[in-house]
Amino acid sequence: MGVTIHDVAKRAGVSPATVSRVLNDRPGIRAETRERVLKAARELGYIPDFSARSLATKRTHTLGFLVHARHSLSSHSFYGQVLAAAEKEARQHGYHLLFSTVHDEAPLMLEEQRVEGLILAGCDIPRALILHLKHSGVPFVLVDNHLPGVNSIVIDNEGGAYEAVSHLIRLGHREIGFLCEWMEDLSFAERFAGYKRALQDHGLPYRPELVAEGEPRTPGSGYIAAQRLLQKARPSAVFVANDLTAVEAMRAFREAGLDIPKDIAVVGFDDGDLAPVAYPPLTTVRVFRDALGIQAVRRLLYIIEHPSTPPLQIRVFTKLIIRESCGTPLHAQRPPKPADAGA
Amino acid sequence: MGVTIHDVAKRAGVSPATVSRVLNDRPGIRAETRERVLKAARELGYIPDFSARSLATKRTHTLGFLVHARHSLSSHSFYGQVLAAAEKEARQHGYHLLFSTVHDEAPLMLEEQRVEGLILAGCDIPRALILHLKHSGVPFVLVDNHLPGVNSIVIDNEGGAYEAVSHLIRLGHREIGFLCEWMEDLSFAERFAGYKRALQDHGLPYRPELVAEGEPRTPGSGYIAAQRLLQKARPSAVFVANDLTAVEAMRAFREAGLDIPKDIAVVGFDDGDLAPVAYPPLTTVRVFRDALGIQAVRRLLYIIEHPSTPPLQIRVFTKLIIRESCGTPLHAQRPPKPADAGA
DNA sequence: CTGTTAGCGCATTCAA
DNA sequence: TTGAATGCGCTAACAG
Repeated sequence: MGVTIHDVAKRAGVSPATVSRVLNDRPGIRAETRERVLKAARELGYIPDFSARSLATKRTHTLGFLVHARHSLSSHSFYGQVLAAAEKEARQHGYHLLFSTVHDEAPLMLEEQRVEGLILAGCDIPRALILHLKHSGVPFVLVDNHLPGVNSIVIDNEGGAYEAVSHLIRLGHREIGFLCEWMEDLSFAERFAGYKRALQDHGLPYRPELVAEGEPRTPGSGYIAAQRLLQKARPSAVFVANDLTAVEAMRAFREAGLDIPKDIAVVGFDDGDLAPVAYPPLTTVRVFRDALGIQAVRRLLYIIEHPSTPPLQIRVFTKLIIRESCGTPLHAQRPPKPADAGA
Repeated sequence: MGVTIHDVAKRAGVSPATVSRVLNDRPGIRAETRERVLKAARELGYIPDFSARSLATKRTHTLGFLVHARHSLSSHSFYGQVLAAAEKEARQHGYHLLFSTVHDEAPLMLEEQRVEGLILAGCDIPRALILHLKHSGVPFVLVDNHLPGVNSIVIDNEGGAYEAVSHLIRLGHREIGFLCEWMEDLSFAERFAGYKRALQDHGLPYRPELVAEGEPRTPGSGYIAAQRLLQKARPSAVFVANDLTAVEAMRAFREAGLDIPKDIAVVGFDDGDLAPVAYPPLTTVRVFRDALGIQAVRRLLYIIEHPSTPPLQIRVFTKLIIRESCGTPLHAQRPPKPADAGA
């Protein structure tokens, strides 16, 4: 422990500077010398000291990965996978990932010069922080979030929702509800937009009584949203803005005596761990978490190398995964205009 | 950007060394000087450079957090929460967390001297790696895993399982099955041991035909395990070694025409996101993920400060969370010795 | 109590 | 093509 560039130099019979050159692939080294240095380094098990190199080069080969503290709790499985994918991609480029939950102030890791750039995951990163970062010129990219003029990797929320709702329409549904935890969330708002556009494109009216929210960030929010919906209307299908909310809503539907998908079809969004094991298995929109993580790292590294590159928004498309909760075409099983079904 | 200790020194009218002393709370500084330096530092917005400090002190104030790559996939929500809790705890002690998936070789972050110690989460960390680390004297602690003579934070798998099975027995069950993905997993093996001890302590025989495994690390492993069980026996209750497997098993039971919990009671283990939204809501053993993360960090920091402290195993107890999948006492609803129920 | 000197390990001038 | 000297920003040993 502690073999330095000097040790290698001595063993190879050259100067430390030469060793440094060889190890950094600098030009102007005789092939023979090069081999000798490499051999010595290998034999000694030399590994460059990270701090020393950082100090000399001003580069840490480290990226910060930040998520909002709230997400550590519930839907962390989502960002956990993004994180894991990002780490893998970063490692392949010789980078490491410093993980942190985000707070209101500028991240310390940045000011201490620990990281060369930041990945900010989730749409509840404080706006002020993002603007501060943008202003200060630090390389960073948003994931599952966006802002004009800022680099971001986004989910095709609108398109995914559109596809999901279109599928329900194709199955014969005409009264399709929309459920979410709360509309303030950027992702949910975009999914809501996709829902409305799908209705419109298929000539169906948008009816506010088919839309319900739960309580922001409350466990069982989907359960509440579903109950609220049932008090106003009795759609034959609902599109729910995320899987967890969908599963909670299904519970409320069952308790109201409705069978899924016979009495009410359900489609979610995310396709996380939950969806395949839900009862019934949830038809949902798959979000490619790995792609989010990989693209975020690639984009960030590119920005670091090319600081003046104009900001980009990269959209990761989704895929509708059909399971059982959305049922089959309605034609055979019920009349075109159902009045009132269960309870 | 780039205000150094020299700038602060000049502004305060002292030497850089004095600034360093003040900033590091070294004794032997006149109060007045101290104030002057602090003021200058504040006014200049001075923040110490991480690399320079690390190089001089050989301390990075960084901990590595490693999980096996496999866990990034499925049960990551589990380690994600451990990670988030660990990060929070670390931050409160002025430490950062470097996240990585683990591979066979010694982690690069260690050899580059990036981290002062390691947290290894999960019981599928290569044995050879652990032994290598132990041999090389690096401070590290295992989470949800253990080995003789090695610092670890463990879940009370045996006790949690014992409590779960005892509860089923108290409810009147006499034929209780055990299901898991595979026995090779250390955690599952311990939960199995708890299952057997509970049977024994309550005077019930251990019957191998009531035990079934699925396929290692296969999606739907619990489904398979449940099917295998049903071909051999028809217990009135099952204890399943983790929630995901339990939920999959419940699906198989339902498809076999069994009602949960009426025909078969189910208890899981983990109490992750899945349990409360499962159908029916899953009775399970809660694992306190936050505690695992917090204790891991505290223990690791202690080891770093006191290298010769003898290794410890810290056991985090569990808590049985009763929901609906385990049902109510049997007395009222069925005869003491049921022969064969559904099918 | 405080300033001066000397590295930490590496990369990068400038000479040779 | 290579070596010697210098500095990155900070801490620590030694004076004073």
